[in-house]
Amino acid sequence: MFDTRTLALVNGFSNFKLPCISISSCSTKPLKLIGSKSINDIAMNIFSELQRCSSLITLRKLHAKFIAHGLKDTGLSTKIVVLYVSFKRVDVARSVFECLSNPSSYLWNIMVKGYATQGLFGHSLGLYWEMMQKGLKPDKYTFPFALKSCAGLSDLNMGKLVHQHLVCCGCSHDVFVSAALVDMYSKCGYIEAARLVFDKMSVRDLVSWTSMISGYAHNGCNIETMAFFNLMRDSGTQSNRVSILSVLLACGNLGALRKGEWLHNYVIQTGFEFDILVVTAIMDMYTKCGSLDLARRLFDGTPGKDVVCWSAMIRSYGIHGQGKKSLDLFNGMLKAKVKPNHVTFTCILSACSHSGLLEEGKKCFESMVKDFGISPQLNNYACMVDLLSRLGQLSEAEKLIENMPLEPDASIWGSLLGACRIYGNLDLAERIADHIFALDPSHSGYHVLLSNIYAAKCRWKDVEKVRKVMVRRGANKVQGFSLIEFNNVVHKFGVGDRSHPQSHKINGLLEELAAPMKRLGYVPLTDFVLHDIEEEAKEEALLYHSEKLAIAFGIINTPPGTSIRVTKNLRICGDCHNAIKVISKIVNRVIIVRDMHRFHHFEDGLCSCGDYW
DNA sequence: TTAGGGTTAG
Repeated sequence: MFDTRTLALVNGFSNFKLPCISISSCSTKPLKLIGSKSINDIAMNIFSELQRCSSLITLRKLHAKFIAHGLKDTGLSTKIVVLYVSFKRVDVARSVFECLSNPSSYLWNIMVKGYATQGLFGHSLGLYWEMMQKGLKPDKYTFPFALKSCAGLSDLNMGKLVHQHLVCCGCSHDVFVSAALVDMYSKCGYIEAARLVFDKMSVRDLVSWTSMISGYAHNGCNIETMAFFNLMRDSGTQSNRVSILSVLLACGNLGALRKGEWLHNYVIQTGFEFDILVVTAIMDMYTKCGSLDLARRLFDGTPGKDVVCWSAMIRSYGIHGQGKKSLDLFNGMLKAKVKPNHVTFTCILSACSHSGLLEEGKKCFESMVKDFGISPQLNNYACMVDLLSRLGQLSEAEKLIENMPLEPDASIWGSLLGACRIYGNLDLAERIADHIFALDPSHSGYHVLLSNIYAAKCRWKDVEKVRKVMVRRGANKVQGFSLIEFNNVVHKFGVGDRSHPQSHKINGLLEELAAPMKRLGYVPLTDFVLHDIEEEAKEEALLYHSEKLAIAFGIINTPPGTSIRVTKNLRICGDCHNAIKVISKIVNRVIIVRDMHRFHHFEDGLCSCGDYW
């Protein structure tokens, strides 16, 4: 049976008992007929006008009439509440609702829904609780919105509690409720529970499939997203824009260009090619797969571009290190009379940062408030800190953090720590590390960064100390891996990975390349090996980094002259950056590497980032 | 009366 067993699994209980909740029914109150015929006529007249009401102004007039004639607590109230909610005035709807002596379950549902759809999740759940306390039985119309609110708050505990309630109320087989459960668990990051609920569904409609696919995509389960998209199509369920958006996101994350091109074609066949959301997602996919040209071609051919579409294209140039083009596009956006938002400025400031455009970045940052009335948010400050610190203006960056009107988070200090590694500033690094670890003690990346800084100065005792602190704090180092698509399959390599069937050939090629690489001036950067081991062993450890393995796989399996595209989950390592430059020259290939922050296009011994990254 | 969605720093 689905109900209690799934719930027990989700909650990690071996035995699960249904909680007792008191439930009583409540019927919809009919329109109260008031003794005088004229009042009744007025009520009927208002009711028929409410039926036709299509604007907030008309509703306000009818509401005033309703109050003037003392018609409160009648069936008219229900209609007025519903209309206020539909006009997104849930606050006014609440005031009418509060005047009712015994609102129906239907109206409670409308209010729970009203708050949830307005993003007022706490209010929505507050009403949900109140409803339960009054002994009203939530039903299949209540639970999807109560669950949506739990998802909106990422409140897994509350979500589990609502799951228990809906099992008690006999709603666990409802297809809408189940889809909302899948969505709630995946938005709370508990994708395994989402899958358990999905697997137990006896009937799966389009929304249940898309909830699961979107859940996988937004939890970074890219392979599963693609697999589920195929399973959905195999089951005979027609895909829609939401499932297409999810699969495009996963495809971009994997850097799977061939699959992405197939999806673009699929979008054209299924008639979504003029949907601006889908177009933006395709552009983003092409960008992430390293094909800026295809993204731009699509952008140019799209009419009615909105702020999101423009911002996405601005970001595309930014992460490919073409900051000047981002700025040109920003001007084009203003000429097209599309108003930027704070995300647009995040994209443009980040683009300036990747290209080292200090003055341009400063101007944009100032014009946010001055010309557009947009107050900079944390992300915008983070970009400015990154821009300054990457250019070596560490004290100015520190000043900006100390004087910003918002509370800086660990990641803003983290940008400065990244620059301390580039400029070897150990004093500042040690000073700001305290801020960082106070704000985010278990972030593995900052520990690794600090450890890197010590390692570069051969402070091995401190490297060891940081490692011990990491273990104590449970900050596990994220394992690096690189992906490469070949023949519609994405191949994954970890550092020193020997599990691939072609491992022998791959390692052989890297060993073969070592001598010509050295002849072209490549010197292994052993600073990037974080262990106090012999230099020779360090060089060998560097040779089998995941990005080098993936590139060697690409060289072996693709025809001479074709580009090689690799995606890495962490930042590219400095030694690999040097190595790939010379490899691109030796094998005469364009090698495009996407790391967690940006793209590097290697060609003929050079990188598009100009070694500024 | 019921659901799922495109761009956001490092």
